[in-house]
Amino acid sequence: MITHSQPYVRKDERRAMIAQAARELILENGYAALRTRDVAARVGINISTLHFHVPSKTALVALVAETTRDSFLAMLPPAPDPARPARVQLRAEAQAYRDSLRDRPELAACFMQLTQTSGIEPNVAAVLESFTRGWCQRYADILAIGQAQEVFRADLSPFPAAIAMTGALTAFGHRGSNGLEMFWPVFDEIERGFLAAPGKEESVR
Amino acid sequence: MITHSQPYVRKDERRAMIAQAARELILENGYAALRTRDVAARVGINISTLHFHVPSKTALVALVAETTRDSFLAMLPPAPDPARPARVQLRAEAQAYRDSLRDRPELAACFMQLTQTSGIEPNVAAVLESFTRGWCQRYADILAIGQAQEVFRADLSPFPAAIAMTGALTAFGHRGSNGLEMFWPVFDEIERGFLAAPGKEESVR
DNA sequence: TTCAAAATCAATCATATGATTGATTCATGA
DNA sequence: TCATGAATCAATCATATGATTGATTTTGAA
Repeated sequence: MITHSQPYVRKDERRAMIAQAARELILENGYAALRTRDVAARVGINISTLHFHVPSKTALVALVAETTRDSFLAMLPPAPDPARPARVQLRAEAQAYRDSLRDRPELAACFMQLTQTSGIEPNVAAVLESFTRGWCQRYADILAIGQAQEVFRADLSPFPAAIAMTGALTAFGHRGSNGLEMFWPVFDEIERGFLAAPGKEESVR
Repeated sequence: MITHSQPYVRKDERRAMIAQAARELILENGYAALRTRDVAARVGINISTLHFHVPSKTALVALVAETTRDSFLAMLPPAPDPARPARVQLRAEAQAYRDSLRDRPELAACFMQLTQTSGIEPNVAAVLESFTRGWCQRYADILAIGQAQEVFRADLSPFPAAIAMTGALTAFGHRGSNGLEMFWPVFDEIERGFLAAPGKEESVR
């Protein structure tokens, strides 16, 4: 018989292990191929043990959504601050996201794939949408701060601009996307479009 | 007994009906919930008739990918033309995509969802990726044309800019996205960032 | 040490799901 | 007309899959 690598783990920790295994499987095979048996096997527990900790597949998906959101939130830089340079904050925001793509690729992948369930799992959709809205709002806030600092164009519309930035960066979270080598070129290009025309009494940085 | 609404249809037409039904179901329930039985039921045919026309689920997914690509290609405006105004061409490109989101929402939805199967269906991934690359290239070409016409910034990098534009617009193809009311504000905001500084002799070196 | 609660497992159930088989119905050219 | 192939269907198979049941092992407080 197989010796369990992690026997008799506390419920909270076991649930975290289950969520992580599910995220990895979603990253590797896609949400459509997610099977409760495969999750249990990756954790190294019996299928009924999985059901003891997470009662149903619906609950598993909800758990994955919530913990993915929490992991993303934990990686965010400090909240937008009118007292700090906007370009520094904007770049820090993008850097945190890029780091997550490099270090925790399963997070963005799960985020993408769980949108598949939007039509049939409203609670999951709510988790994802509220995070997306909050994430976009951070960019909008930074852009507005940058306008006050006269770093960004006065005619910039922060919210559409934030949707554009987050939408463009989100494309790098897809599985089929060609790596991250275009991440900063794309960011730089968008940011350049946001900058105020140089030459006045403006002070960069 | 149920009277069949479409009895004895030719193979090509039947395959087109099957592909369309599959697309609609993917739009409604997500790729993960796609079942061959449901596709057959929506077409109004027996499950074995579906297998007669499309031998396996893998073949069905490939069919959906190819016909979705073809439908998208059919909606594209004329190819980029150095002789025509770049901003007009750029807007026409976005307009065609926006029209597709309004009139054929299942196309973008399928594109999204099938992209997520990249890891396990390489042939499908190839179809989608080649289209994505071609689509992005059209934007890059238009942007380069616009630079030659001195409509867009001389320091614009067409390819990163094209990735940014297509990535931002792609976000509107998601199911959970908040409708299309922000489509043109987002497009306008990005385009504004691409424009050359207005008329006054901005070539101050 | 004891024992109740927590955690785990083997076995199994009920249904879902992709696919097949063989008969049947329709279309069409000779 | 009628023979042939194309298209369709009812019935069924083999396996996958989410979930349950009841027994077993471990933990930790008294």
